[in-house]
Amino acid sequence: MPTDTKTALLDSAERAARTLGFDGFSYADLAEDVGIRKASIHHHFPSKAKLSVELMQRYFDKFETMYNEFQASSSSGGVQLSTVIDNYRAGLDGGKSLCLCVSFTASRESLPPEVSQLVRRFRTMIIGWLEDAFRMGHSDGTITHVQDPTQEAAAALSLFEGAQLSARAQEDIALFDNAVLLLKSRIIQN
Amino acid sequence: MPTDTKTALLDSAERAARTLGFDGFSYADLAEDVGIRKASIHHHFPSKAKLSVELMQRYFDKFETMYNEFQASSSSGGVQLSTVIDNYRAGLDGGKSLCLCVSFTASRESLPPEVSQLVRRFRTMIIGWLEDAFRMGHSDGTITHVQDPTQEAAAALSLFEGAQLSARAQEDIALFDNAVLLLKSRIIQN
DNA sequence: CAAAACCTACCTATTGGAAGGCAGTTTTCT
DNA sequence: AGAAAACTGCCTTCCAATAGGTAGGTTTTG
Repeated sequence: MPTDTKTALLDSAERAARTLGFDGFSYADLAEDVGIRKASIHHHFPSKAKLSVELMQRYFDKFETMYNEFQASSSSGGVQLSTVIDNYRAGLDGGKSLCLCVSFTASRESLPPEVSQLVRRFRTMIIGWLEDAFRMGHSDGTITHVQDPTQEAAAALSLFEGAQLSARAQEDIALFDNAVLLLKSRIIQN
Repeated sequence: MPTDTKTALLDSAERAARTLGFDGFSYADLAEDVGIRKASIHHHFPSKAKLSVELMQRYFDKFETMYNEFQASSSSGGVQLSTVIDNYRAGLDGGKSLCLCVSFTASRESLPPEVSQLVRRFRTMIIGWLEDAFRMGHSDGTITHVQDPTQEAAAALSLFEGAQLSARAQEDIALFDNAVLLLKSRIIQN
């Protein structure tokens, strides 16, 4: 199938939200990008608020599936943590784009409460995975100096999101790498 | 003096930028907040772009002065680091507000290049201080497990900014505390 | 007095959105 | 099977509200 319009709109909106912020793009931008009339977008998404909800929902589902599949493969804690880091890194697009979760946290006040709730659920989910990774890494010896996995997980998520901002501030992915270097050095490669 | 209008406008704009994002407030908002007509703002700031520059410049200057004075007092590395953390924490306003640097990084595309440059200089400045703090803390023994101060500084700044986002996502300052707990536990209190 | 500060009155472009039409497909009823 | 009804996807047209900004006049103040 030749990419249905609704998906194309979601893709375009996600790109826009992650590079320009939720307040930084308009229906007109999406319309031009997708090649449809502005008013036609309302057929798929009656309001920008609804669009934001579907956007965040899709994002949540995507990562939930992805990580679930990955976690089922049950590799070492170190590999799990590495994968999360690489994932955040890949989402950066060289410092041009932010994680949707970060972008929506910044634009919180312009978004419906449903989105904020989804963002919270998203963060809780990621922290859960990180916690598992640290716990596993502690017992299988693939992550060094693990004290409290819960604390480590909270710190790690903040580190990743902050590292994204660092990279974006200078549009240089090296700054992301720099920020996560210390954490990465605690992962034992085998 | 009864707070001059220009300062009142800058204050209002800073508050708005940090809570709503740069694209999330308008001259109309500022006008109502300060008690002035919308068009009168242009007398002080000919354009929103110019306003953003002055805003970031003032922010930069304020922190430069603050940290310079503080650094001159030359306390231990641990105290210096603690102070930076407390500073970021205080700027959070319980999770409602972001650091202007974070907010402007997110809204990068809507801002003039001068602002992006100031943001970069701001970040470089903070990293410099953190580096000094880690270096000092390493030699005076008030921060444990310091490996490479440069790497530590980059990671710490990302951690602080990410921790702010965490707190904002849930409007709960406890999430900031949680994220920086591990780092804080490395500071030796005396 | 002159400059600074602020005003009213506009302006243009853009914002998200409403209303209704229309071709093509699918479903339902007889 | 064939007509009628309903739905889908997109369109054009229109709209009120808001965006940032300009022009020029009036008030305030050093």
